[in-house]
Amino acid sequence: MAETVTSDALRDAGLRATRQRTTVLDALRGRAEAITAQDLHGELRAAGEPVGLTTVYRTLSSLADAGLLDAFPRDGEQAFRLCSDDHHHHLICEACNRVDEITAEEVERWVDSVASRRGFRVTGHRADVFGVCSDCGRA
Amino acid sequence: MAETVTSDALRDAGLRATRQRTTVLDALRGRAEAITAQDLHGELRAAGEPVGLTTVYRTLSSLADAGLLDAFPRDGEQAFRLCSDDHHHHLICEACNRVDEITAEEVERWVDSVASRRGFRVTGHRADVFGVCSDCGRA
DNA sequence: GTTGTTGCAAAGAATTTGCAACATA
DNA sequence: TATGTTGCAAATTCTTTGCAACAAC
Repeated sequence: MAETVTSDALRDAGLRATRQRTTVLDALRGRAEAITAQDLHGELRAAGEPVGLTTVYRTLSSLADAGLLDAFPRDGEQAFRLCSDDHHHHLICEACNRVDEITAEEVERWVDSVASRRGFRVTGHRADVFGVCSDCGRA
Repeated sequence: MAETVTSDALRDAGLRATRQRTTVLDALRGRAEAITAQDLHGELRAAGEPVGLTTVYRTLSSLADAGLLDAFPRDGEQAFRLCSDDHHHHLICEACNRVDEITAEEVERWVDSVASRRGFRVTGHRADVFGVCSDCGRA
């Protein structure tokens, strides 16, 4: 398969490939943990890749709208993480904020059956598991 | 079964039964929709039951801590709703904010199996379905 | 009477918006 | 060059805190 080029991913999302957006998206690549706009801004600044806080907010929001990121409410903040295209669920480590994606046929079946039983038209669902990942639990 | 008296419920939660807290908890009873602190404050004020906004925030927070309320992130806000004692999931109507509780053995089993397969120590999980309830869909 | 509670005003914190300078296509 | 983007400062919005008056037990 072809390497996913950051600038192409941005253009696919209908966004111009600016230095700032490329920086943000690259910073998200290969990261297992979800991160907030504030934290990411701090990291970029520390790494000498200055991007305005406003731009970080706007970029994360655009990428999430485009379906490239999942958003996780954490305290009063939104944390973001790159995600796959298809529907999935999450295993969220509360110690390191690592997020693993999982697919779950049984959950999809459950959603369908509950909804049809109740005359509920489903627009979405979320099934996330919180806890401590094996790495953190080992400590 | 005994009627649940509001003041008793408050005392069970370790809170003094003040007029304000009784008012808030009573306003939550029999309500199918989740409501935010701001909205509830406005409603109480309109109903001539003045309770300070700060107190509404504090009361909702205490009740949620005591396990009497479920919290739902909605846009940038927290919405609350009375909930049952035992573990459950939700069917959330995005049109009227109504929340129905559902139990789901299959979800519990799924959580256990995923966690054990991955060496993940579970502290909690959440499985909510979003959509439009039968009442709203009929409109 | 003690101790927890209220509510105002002020502080805090996350996020959004206006707008002029600027970069991308 | 035309249009989208940036980033600062300022504004918004939700939520929390300090503190003196007050109410529950």
